[in-house]
Amino acid sequence: MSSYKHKKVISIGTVNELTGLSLRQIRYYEERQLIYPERTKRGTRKYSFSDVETLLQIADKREEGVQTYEIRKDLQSSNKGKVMERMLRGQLNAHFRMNK
Amino acid sequence: MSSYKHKKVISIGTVNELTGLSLRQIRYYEERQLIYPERTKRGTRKYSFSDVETLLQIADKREEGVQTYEIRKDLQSSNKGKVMERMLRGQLNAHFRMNK
DNA sequence: CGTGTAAGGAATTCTGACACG
DNA sequence: CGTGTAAGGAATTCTGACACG
Repeated sequence: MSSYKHKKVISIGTVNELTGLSLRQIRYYEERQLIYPERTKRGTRKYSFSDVETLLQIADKREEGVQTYEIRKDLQSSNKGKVMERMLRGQLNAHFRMNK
Repeated sequence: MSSYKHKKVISIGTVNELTGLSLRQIRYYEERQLIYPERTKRGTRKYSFSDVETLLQIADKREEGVQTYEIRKDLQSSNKGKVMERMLRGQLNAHFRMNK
């Protein structure tokens, strides 16, 4: 769950190299609530590989002309999908355990 | 293979927080060839999660008083072990595919 | 709305070296 | 051998703002 993929350890300069997005863009997408980096005590942003993937998706959408507001909704619903899936899986597991 | 675990994206300050080792120690273990961070164009070191794990192992060994030279040998042989295992696995797979 | 840029300050990282032991 | 530290420079990151559109 709190695996390498979700650990916030990458600084914004590296995210820039990984995604090709400008620092300005990366910060702006945070302002628009598309991503949620963590902050070190001193205030520098730290991103996860998961954030990098999301940014790559955002870049694609933006190229298609989709606005950040729409992209946010998409990201949220796809996340909701994952949560639902996880919950269902949990239910199924419980079910089959009972019938064993 | 070139997964999140091995991607070199973590700066030394973050490695310090993750491992508790001082910057001096982290750099020194590189000098002694226990770890191999990459360098950005400008020269700052970048580490992978794998490097962080190795550093944690190094810290344990050092507490036991093991010298860096010994630790390096241990790390190399454990790596050799992994490579051998992988090669064997490949051979086994090939074997069973043939008998199918 | 989304992104570029110049501005000034604060923290980061780098290297080579001296120190202790 | 392994690690601390002070030293000076170079690059990073941050925020708030003006600009364009």
